[in-house]
Order: sequence, then C-alpha cells, then structure tokens
Amino acid sequence: MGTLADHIEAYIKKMLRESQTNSIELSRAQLADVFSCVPSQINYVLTTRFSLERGYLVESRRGGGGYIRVGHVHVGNRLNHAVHLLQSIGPELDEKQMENILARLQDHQVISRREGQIIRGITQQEVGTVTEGKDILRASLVRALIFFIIKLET
Amino acid sequence: MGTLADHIEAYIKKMLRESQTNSIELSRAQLADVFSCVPSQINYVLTTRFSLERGYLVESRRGGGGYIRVGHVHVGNRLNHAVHLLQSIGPELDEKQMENILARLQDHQVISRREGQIIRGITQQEVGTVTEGKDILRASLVRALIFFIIKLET
DNA sequence: AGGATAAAGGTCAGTAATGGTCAAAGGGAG
DNA sequence: CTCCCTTTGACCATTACTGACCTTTATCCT
Repeated sequence: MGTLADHIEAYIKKMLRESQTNSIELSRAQLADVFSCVPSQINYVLTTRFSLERGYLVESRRGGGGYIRVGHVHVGNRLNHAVHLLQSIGPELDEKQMENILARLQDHQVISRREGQIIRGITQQEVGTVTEGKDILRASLVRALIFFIIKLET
Repeated sequence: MGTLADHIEAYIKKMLRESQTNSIELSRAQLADVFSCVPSQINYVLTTRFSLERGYLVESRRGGGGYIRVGHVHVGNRLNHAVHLLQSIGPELDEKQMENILARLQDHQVISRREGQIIRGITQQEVGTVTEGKDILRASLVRALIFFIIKLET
C-alpha cells in the first residue's frame, strides 16, 4: 500500500520515533540505496512530507562527511501544541494548509486518523455548498472541529 | 435492471460488504474500465450515492499512486433520526432555529448537555468573526459539529 | 599553500500516472 | 414536452519519480 515516497516517509518517521533526541541524521545516498531509488527522491520526500509547515526541521551539509538532519519540532505538551496550531489558522485556510494542520495534529496524536478523515469529509461537504468564501468557511470549520475535539478531552 | 450508475453502486457496496475493514480502496480508471465507461462516471456515482449523509466517507488522492478510498459506517436507528434532522437544516440557521435543533437532539440523547454547550460556545465564537452571512456560517457549523458527533459514535 | 580529486548533497525540468470538474448531450417517466 | 437523472468528453490539477547537471566540503598530493 502506498508509493515509494510513502514508504520512505514512514521509514524516516519510524527512525524519528525511535530516536531519543527528536532528531536523526541520515545519509542521502545510503537511504536512496536502501530503497533502490535515485538520491533526489529523498529530497522529494523531505520537501513534501517534512516541511516546516508540517512541523519538521531539515538541515544538511554537502561535501565529504555530509549529512541530512531531520528534527521534529515540539512545542510543549500535546494539547498545548494543538491550541497553538489552532491560533495559527488565519481568517482563510486552503486545502493544502488544512492538510498540513491535520497531518501535524495526527503526528502529535491530537486527532486520530479516523477523526482526520471525518473532518476532511465534513469540510468537503460543507465547503461544496458555497460558491464564495470557501477558504473562510474552511477555516471556521476546521477551527470548530478541532476545538470541539480538544474541549471534549478536557 | 437499473442504470449503469446503479450497477457501479452495487458493485462498490458489495466490495464494501466483503471487506473486513469497512473500507475499500479502488482505482478510478480501473473501475471505469470494468464497466466500460468514462472515469468521471465513477465520480458521479460517488457523489450521488456515497455521500456523507448516507454514511459514507470518500477520500482520494491524485497523481502517481493515486486512489479513491470509500469507507462505510452503519448508522443506527437513533442516529438515523438525527441525520434526517440535520438534512432539514436549510442554507441558513438563526439562533432560535439552532436552539430548537439542539434541544431536540438533546431530547433524543444524540448529544449531551455538555456537548450542546460546547457547540453553542464554538458557533458563537466563530459567527462573531464574520460580519456577513452569520446564519449561513451557523448552519454549516452546526451541521458539521453534529455530524462529527454522529460519526464519532458510529 | 594550492590545485586536483573524491565525496557528499541540491536543483530543476521533464515524463508518467492518477484523479477532478463542469457543461453539454442523452433519455426515460409523467 | 418538460424535468430530472444519467452519461460523456474535453480540459484541468496533482503527485511521484528520474536523470542530467550543479555546488559545497574534505582530503590528498606535490
């Protein structure tokens, strides 16, 4: 199930979970070798799945002894982080931004995979009913639903 | 008998019944091929027969390795009534109408008193952020939140 | 020291593989 | 004949993957 990129993503996330320090170091060429793909595929995965918007920090150095370091930025406890994320939602929210937020909330176990699916479904349905202000409505809906989840838990 | 759309609907529902997980993944192009129709016919079936209101959740991804995932949850009798109530919400909902609906849902034990309070709080907060279309936004929010509760329960 | 060489990683554009949208045409029941 | 549901097709959008070419850093050799 899933593309090569998905597998590489899972692999890196697993390493990250298993590391004590919330940060790992890897070799692009080696990792590409593990998955039998071109090295630039690793960059693709890093930029699409480990962006800052998704809560990751990637540093690298070229040349002999080069490396790629991937860190997971954490902001306090789980719910704290969630509230922070909610506050970062502006008056508008497009689909990509929503995906980023849901991915982060899932990463931090604020919402489950299923809750994410439901939120996607509901927003899609509701946003479909309007012709204008889709991004504004989406922002409200996502805020409302996430907030609701948090409220229920506290 | 029936239309092509009916057959595709039946086909998907059968797959769903036969799946252990209440969720299947399909390829739009392949399925269209099975029924010798254009791919967009699949979208037609999905939007007309597998809506959220009917208890289905549809997710998809484009691009290489793309997919369409269809999930199903059986909605029990008590909740079925609630879904009807939700469908009766028009494009706009003022505060009074919202109170009516929340009261009825509480009566039927679809939502708890606390959940009702949370919904009031959230809608008030969100509706306050816009100057126009308050009733439209309220309709969306209430539908979304109630739907979410129903989905969580099933 | 300075240049050559090796050893990383980065970029970007092109190609392929999917799915989505929307408006127009078709068709059957009243 | 009209309305509503169905079906189609042209055009669009997104995501994955690869390879050629580029940049940076370390180390070795003279």
